[in-house]
Amino acid sequence: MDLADRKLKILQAIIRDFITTAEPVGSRTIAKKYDLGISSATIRNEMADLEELGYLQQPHTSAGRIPSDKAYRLYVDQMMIANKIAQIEKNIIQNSLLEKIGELEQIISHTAKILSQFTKLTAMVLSPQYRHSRLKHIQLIPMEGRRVLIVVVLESGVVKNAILRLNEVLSEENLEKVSKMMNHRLQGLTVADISAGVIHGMKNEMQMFNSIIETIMPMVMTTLEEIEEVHLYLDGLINIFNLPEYHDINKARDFMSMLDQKELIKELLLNTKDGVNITIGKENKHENLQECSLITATYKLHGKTVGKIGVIGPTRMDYDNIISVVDFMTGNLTKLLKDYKEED
Amino acid sequence: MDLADRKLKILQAIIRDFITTAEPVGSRTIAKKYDLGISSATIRNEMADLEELGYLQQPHTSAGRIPSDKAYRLYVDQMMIANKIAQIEKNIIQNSLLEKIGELEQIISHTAKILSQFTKLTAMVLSPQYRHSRLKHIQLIPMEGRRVLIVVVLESGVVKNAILRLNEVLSEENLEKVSKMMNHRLQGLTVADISAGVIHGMKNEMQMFNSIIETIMPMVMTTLEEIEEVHLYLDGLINIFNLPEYHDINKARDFMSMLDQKELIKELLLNTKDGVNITIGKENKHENLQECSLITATYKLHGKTVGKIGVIGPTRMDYDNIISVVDFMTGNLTKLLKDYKEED
DNA sequence: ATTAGCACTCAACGAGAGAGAGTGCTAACA
DNA sequence: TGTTAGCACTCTCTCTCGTTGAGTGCTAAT
Repeated sequence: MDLADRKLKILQAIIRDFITTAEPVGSRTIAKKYDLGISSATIRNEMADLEELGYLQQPHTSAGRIPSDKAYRLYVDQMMIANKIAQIEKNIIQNSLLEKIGELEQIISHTAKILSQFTKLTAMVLSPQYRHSRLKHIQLIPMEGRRVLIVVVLESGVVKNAILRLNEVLSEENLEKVSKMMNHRLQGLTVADISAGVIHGMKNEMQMFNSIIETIMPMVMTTLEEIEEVHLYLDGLINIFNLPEYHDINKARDFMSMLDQKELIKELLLNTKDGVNITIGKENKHENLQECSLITATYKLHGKTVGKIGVIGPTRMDYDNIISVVDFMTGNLTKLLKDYKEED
Repeated sequence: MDLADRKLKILQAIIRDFITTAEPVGSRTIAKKYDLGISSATIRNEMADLEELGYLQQPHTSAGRIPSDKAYRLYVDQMMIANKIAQIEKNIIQNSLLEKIGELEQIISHTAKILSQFTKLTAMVLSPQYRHSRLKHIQLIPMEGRRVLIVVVLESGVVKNAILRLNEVLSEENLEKVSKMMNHRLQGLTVADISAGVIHGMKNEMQMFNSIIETIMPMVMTTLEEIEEVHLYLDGLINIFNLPEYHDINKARDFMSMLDQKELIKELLLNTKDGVNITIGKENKHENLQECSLITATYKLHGKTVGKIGVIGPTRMDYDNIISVVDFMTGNLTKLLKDYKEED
């Protein structure tokens, strides 16, 4: 499967050229622009070989050649220079990220924005996946009338709250009691653990507050379920308008429609392995992605819970650069979240 | 300024035709399709008059005519039939809205989705504007170590929380004390009211907890400020791909870029008057909107706080229908939020 | 006042010519 | 035997130009 050194060099030159120009590459272009020390005729012969081997394709007889998915795969696996981003660029990214420290979701959406700015492609970021979050603390706070503010804190540090209206007025004292009991019974449980049995046990312990327990528990369950849901942030959708492959309105529409199917994209991202993933063209199972490449990576929060970030663009993308940026951004995001959440 | 009845009828026919076909309308088309009982030659004469009066435009000599902004304005003000939506459609909208009851922000974003679906245009929804929200309740809840969960409740019913790390460990008892004092001092204040003097007063009252007050207060301020921020939800961006006016990739790009400037859109929506607003073409001050029309409306929450919903599309839009849908949706949303927030 | 008729205008479409980029093949060369 | 110069060939792209057709404005008849 090893290609002769010269073939590799030619292929590399073609890929590089096509990535920047988006035009089929001819033998003369290679001979002139890239100093390989061989004539265009020789390159022509090699190109014919490379086409036979499946690395190149010809849109039509009298056109130059374009790389196939197979060629990009070879490029990414063997020919790419691990393009370390310049320190200056690193600083810029870092500073942009730090610029908007706020709530977690704000950081995430801002990450998507920066990622799309630096790759000039469409960025996707998935919020952390709190699978099987355990309950850490429930607090009931009396408000006016029969209203109660309920605050649910999870081990992962996420807090949610809601205002409930009870069927009866409850003294602050009694509310405290119920609160204590609930904490005792529910601490450490996940949504899956909270069976009818558990609720039954609670009711037995405090028979006089049955109706209150019945009002509060669904809210607790919903909260746990809501937190397990991941959110998808997209940015830089309009970047594709600058790419010649999307100058056809139908292509642009199809691309946007695909990204509109958020559930599909979520699944796509969730099904990637840890670390940096590169999926090129037809390697994607989904039909509308066959002309796209995906670069995804995993960031961490609390060691356990993870989120995904990724970039999507045409197979003709600047892999060196984009992979570096995605890689650097995940590292940075992980670090940022660590500082942010685990201050002591 | 009154146009002869016949001129009005012809103009109406031209507008209706152009709205559905997007093609310049010729005199013969009007004579054939719309039963006005006059010949195409007569219509031709009238059309020449209408052009002179500024209601029609000719892309080029041998083409039909298209309505001007002035014509649409006349249409909207005088010729439109208040197209009551069919009960069936009302039911569908109502059911779709009820389908996703959840948190406020969820309802809002879902509203945007439905609005874009029913208008086949791009929908914009602004979350309620809690201007000058007053503080109602602050609660400090001890967590492990030096961490404290702080919950801020506003009069408008919004709740926010965050986890803070204090500089020292505080007993539950002391935390309670600080909490009580803060409630007493801050209740009913807005972010503008909380001056250095107020904070100074708090510090004087409880000198031993100065550093704690200093840690907590910025968070309270931030919370108040954050809540005052409105959020913009867009949906149906890809709908414009189905409109012939955006088959040109540059037009589509410009449109999307404009909607990408969220701050601009927010301002645009905030600057509308109460009730239904219609802005046609050049009536819009913003340059990129000169070929678009905007239909916006106001929904209410708690009587006072308000949010905006709107639709944006080409000046050639089905005003009758879209205005009805926007109008119906605001009414519905206001009602839905009333049921949702003020249950007792 | 309305309408039929007609000359005129102009975008849109399609055919055809020419240019240009690129190829594959052949023959000469080191 | 591998490399290269040369050349005929292919095919897209662009430009031009005539044709078509929709639509107009004007005039003269009703």
